[in-house]
Order: sequence, then structure tokens, then C-alpha cells
Amino acid sequence: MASSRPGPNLSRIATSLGVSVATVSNALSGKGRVSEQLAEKIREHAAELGYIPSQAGRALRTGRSGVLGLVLPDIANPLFPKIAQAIEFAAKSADYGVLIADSRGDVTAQTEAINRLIERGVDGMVVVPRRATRISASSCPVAVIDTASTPGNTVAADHWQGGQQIAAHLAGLGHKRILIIGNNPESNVQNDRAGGIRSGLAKGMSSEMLWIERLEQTAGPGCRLGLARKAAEGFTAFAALSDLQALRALTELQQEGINVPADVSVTGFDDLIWSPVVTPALTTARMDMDRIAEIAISALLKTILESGTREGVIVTAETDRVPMQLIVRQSSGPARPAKENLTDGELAT
Amino acid sequence: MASSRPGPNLSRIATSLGVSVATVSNALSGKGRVSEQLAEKIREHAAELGYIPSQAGRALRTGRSGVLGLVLPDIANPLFPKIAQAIEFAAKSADYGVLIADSRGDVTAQTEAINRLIERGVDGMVVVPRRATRISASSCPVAVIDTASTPGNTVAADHWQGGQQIAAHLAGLGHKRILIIGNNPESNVQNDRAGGIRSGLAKGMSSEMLWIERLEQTAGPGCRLGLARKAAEGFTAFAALSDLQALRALTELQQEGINVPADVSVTGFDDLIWSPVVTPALTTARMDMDRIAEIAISALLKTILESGTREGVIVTAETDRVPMQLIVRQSSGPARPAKENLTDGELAT
DNA sequence: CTGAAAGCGCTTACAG
DNA sequence: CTGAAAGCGCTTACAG
Repeated sequence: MASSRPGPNLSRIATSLGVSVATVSNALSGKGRVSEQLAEKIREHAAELGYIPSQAGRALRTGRSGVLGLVLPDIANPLFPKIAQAIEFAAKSADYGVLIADSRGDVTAQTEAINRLIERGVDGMVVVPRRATRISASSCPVAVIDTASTPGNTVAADHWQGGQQIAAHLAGLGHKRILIIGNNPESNVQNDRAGGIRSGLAKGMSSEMLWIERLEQTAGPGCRLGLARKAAEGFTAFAALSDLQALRALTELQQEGINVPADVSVTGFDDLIWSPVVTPALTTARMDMDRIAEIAISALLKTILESGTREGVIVTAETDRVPMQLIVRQSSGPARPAKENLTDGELAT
Repeated sequence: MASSRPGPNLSRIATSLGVSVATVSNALSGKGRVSEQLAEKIREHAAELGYIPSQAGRALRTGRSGVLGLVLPDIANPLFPKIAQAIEFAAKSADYGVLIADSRGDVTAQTEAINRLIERGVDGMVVVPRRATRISASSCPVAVIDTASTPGNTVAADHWQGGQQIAAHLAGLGHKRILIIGNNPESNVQNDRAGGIRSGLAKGMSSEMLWIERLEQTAGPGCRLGLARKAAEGFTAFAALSDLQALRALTELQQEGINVPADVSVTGFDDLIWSPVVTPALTTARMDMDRIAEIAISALLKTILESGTREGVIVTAETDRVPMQLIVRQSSGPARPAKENLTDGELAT
């Protein structure tokens, strides 16, 4: 005997009302082949009994589970909450559930995570791929969120444009020498952001790149980044490619007795949870995750609903990049006149 | 016509092998009522065809979906990644999927989230409740992760003991006056942590409580916490009840030119992503989320597998509190001799 | 050891 | 407008 569900089913409603299950089904689904009078009576009775449709029955019959998968490279990434929240919200609005899968670890784990979701019968999935992973079409529609310059990307923040906004902001404040601080040189997202910054520098501005992972390979994990020296060399702006790196830079500078933003400016990306909380609050460029999620989900659902059979395709959206928004807070300010000028100023006093 | 699934089903394997579906089912489920020889042949053929069992069919027949729900008060909470990762891992190990539900917003949203999961047919769920929410038994087993002093809690970190560890650590470093920094006075977790700290203070130590939310009600959100003044008053240790508050304290102190840990110590809770990254790295007390998740999931599954019918109960575990682990990093150090003593010392020189 | 059959709850052509 | 029937894919008593 199958373990029985607690609540009533269509058949119980039907017999108790003296009608057929087909009619009850039609009435509740509102497909309209039932007289409004009867339909109303059925809906009322169903509500009264606390009827909850069986997803299993429906899924078996329709071939659709009503569930989407969300594959993340590493849930521990602080970006995850925003993504998950946005995806869950977009899915919920379309009456879909979201099954999470973490592919922490290598690419193999990512493939396994995807397979597990398929075994669970998801109708489609949203994948935020690991660095440099190419998502191959599997056996359900897939939306990829990475960066527009990654082939096969469905939709993402316009990281390049975000970088340009940071550059324009720093240019406007009079900064000349920018240290760009990234974590991993293989990240498409970070490279796009860095490229955007460089491309947005005004005349007379220059930049240098610092990859933390490379530094740590020689100096050990958790090492100082040597930012005080960089400041002494004349860098006045530290543009991190993520708020986590920005936080690292900010606290290192503060610890070295360098005042932010009086002495130097620090900026980040992503507007993570702590950005408005630290002192000074972080200037950062924020992704519009709600919009990205909305686009990804609607592209996904369009494909799911159109294709009768469950084809494995990477879906595309009309808009594949969503502008980032610059959020100016206290961690960035006007560039102090460089040493030489300061001297001039003092002479002039 | 129901939209057909792409892959083969039991019936296809059966006919292609000239046996019955029942035998194929038995062979694949390994229930052993099939000769090993035939079973092997069937397994081989199934693998060859790339057979993936239909969750829908199985769920409809067995009354179990193989999916658990995870209800979070607010996915944006930085603790979420750790919880989600741990729960997903524990569930995956038991061959269950995890459906997420965010109850951001009020208590109503939490109830709705729970209902939505039930409609999706979860076999059980893990709930991390909103502050001061009492989870009432719904129509499936529920495991609650909050704090041991919350009635109806299934399992949680021993926040009180975590607080005691922090207190012992600060006592050992010679600190006398501790400022405990919390966010919300209604949080059970924060109250337990604060209580633990107070109860763990050694002779001659004293503490004062600072609730940020209260301060912000008058001084506005994002206001300074006035920690420099507290330091001047003689507080040498700032024990935040979460790493987010610890980060806020740390950066405010640094901005005010107070050196951590040379002048004062800062500690946090939860070992969040940035704790090892900031300078100085944060001393913190970490929850063993893996163990908590394991206990919650296994208690949940035990109830699910035992109860034939899907009763709505809050499950209990033998162990309801898991010790926290103190992680000592550079943000805490020996208390500097207080002013009076310093003078003595100078006289003695 | 193996198979025929029932049935989980639903939706959807089809017939009336 | 309403109903009888088939069937989605699976598991599980039951019979042989």
C-alpha cells in the first residue's frame, strides 16, 4: 500500500459533490469548460476541504515538475544570497520551486550537480558556472549567468560597463594612478571588470593590476598586499574587483594608518552585505540581480513552455547584459593633491 | 498526450529484455527478489540506455517526493551560505534534494513559504525561524534550527557556550571591561551569546551591552557606535555578537585611529567569509554547521521514514546543542595595562 | 525466482 | 456543459 497523503484528492471532492473528477479538475484549473455556477461550488468545496493538488500526480501526467534547479559554483561565495534570493523570487512569481545544487570543488562536481538536478526532474535550470567552465547542453533547458563575454551566456550584469563607471567616478574625483585589485586572473567576470576600468580611464590616468592569488602563491595566504607602499608610490585609488577584496584593502590600509578616503580612495563591486556597514562605507558597483534573475527565468520558462519535449539547450534572452549601478559612499573621495603639489601649497601659505 | 520524457522507462527496458517491469524494478532497486544473474543483465542494460528513474512516478506511487524544504528568515543574511551548503550536503548524502524558500519580510511570509513547500510536496523541512517566531506543526515533519533556549528547537549551536568561550578568551588576555555589541535585543541567538559572555566573565571583569538597533533608532542608520569614547572610558575589548557587527566595530575603531589589537581587542561570532580576510583577521566563535545540519537532517529523515503518514511534528534529536569552536586570530590580543598601571610602570622604570 | 495486475492523483482527448 | 476512460512511470502485494 502506498503511504497515503493526508489531504483530500480530486476523487474525494468529486464523489462528495456527485460530479466527475474530470469536472473537478477542469473547474479548479479554470480551463473554463465548466459552468461558472458549478465551478464556483467546486472551488468552494475544495477550499473547505483544504485541497492541495498533488504535484506528483500532476508531474507524472504532464511531464513537468514545476521545479527549476539553481547550480552555484560555491554557495560560500558571498554573492550567493543575492542570486538565490533573486532567482527564488522570480521563480516563485511564476509558480516554480527552486532546487539548489552546490558544485563546490572541481568541474566534476558541477557536472554531478547538474545530473542530480536532472534526475530530480527539474524542468530547467539556472547555472552560475565555475571559472572557465563551458556548460554543455544537457537534457533540459539551461540559463547561464556569467558575463556577456563568456560564450553561451544567457544574461549577466554588464561587468565591463560597471568597470567603466568605477573609472569615471575615480576620474571625476581627480585620481591619476589606480591600483586594480583582483583575486583570480582566470575569472571572466573579474577580467571584464578590470578591462572596463582600464577602458574608462581618462587622459593622464594610469592603472596597475594586482592579482591576490598570484601574490599569495609566493607570500602565503592571508599575506599583506603591500598597499601602504603602493600609496607611498603615488597610487591614490584602489579599485577592487569585488567587495571582499575591497574590504581586505580597506582594512589593510587602515591598519597601516592610512586614512580612507582622506589619503586614498577604495572602491569595490557587488554591494555585498557589509558594504554599507563598514567605516567608511564602501563605494561599489551593484548588479541588478532582480532584473538578471527575471530575464533568466523568463527566458528559461519561455523555452520550457514552447518546447514540447525536454530539449537540452542553452536559452537566450533579448537582453544579455544588464547595466550595473554605481553606489557612491564614503570610501571614495577627491584625490589629495600629490606630494609635489602639497609642497607648493605649503609654500604658498 | 502527455509530453513525453526523453529517456527510456522501466517498460522500455523490460520489453527490450523480454522480462516484466516488476522484475526490472526489483532488479534496479536491489531488493533482491531477482537472480543475481538477471539483475546484473538488467542493470547493465539500464545503464546502457541511460535510464533515469522518474521521480514523479516514484513519488506518486510511494507518496514521498525525495525533497526537503529549507526555510530561511532572510537569504540575505550572511549566515545563509553556510547553512544552505551544510543542509544541501547532508541532504544530498541521504539522496534528498533541497528546495529553498525565503521568508524575507514578516511572519506572514514565513507561513506562506512553508505552505508553498508543502504544496510542492516536500517530505519534511528545515526551518531557521525569524526572531521570536514559534513554528507550529504543519503537515510534514519539521526540524527547527535556532537556539537551544527557544522552545521547540531541534538542534542548534550552543550559543551560550560560545559566549563563554569568548569570555574565557578575553579573560585570559587580561581584559577587564568588555563592551558587548549586539544588533537586535529580540534575537534569541544574540541574547544567548550575550548571556554566555556575561556568565563567563572572571572575577573583576565587567561588561556593558550596546544594541545597535536601539542606537540607530535615535542616531539614524549607519551611525557611528561611539566606540572611540568607550575605549577612552576604559573598555579594552569589544565582543560583537556577530561578525557583521564585529566588522563594523573594527573599521570604526581603525578609522578613529585606534589600533586593533594593540589598543583594544575585537571579537565576533560565526566565522563569516571575511573574518580571515580583514586586517587584523577576526577572532570569532564558529558554529559547526556541518554537524548541526547532519543532526537536523538525520532527525528529520528518521521521522519521515518511521511515520507512515505525513504527520506534522517538530522533530527532536538526542543532541540539541552543538559546541561552538573558538578561532583565535589577530584581532584579539593581551589587554594593555590600564592607564593607572602604565603610570606605575613608568615610575618604576 | 518471475510476472500480471492494481493503483498512487492527475489531465486530457474523446464521447455524449 | 459534463463524464467515462486512458495513461503518465513507478512499486508492491499477490499469485504462480
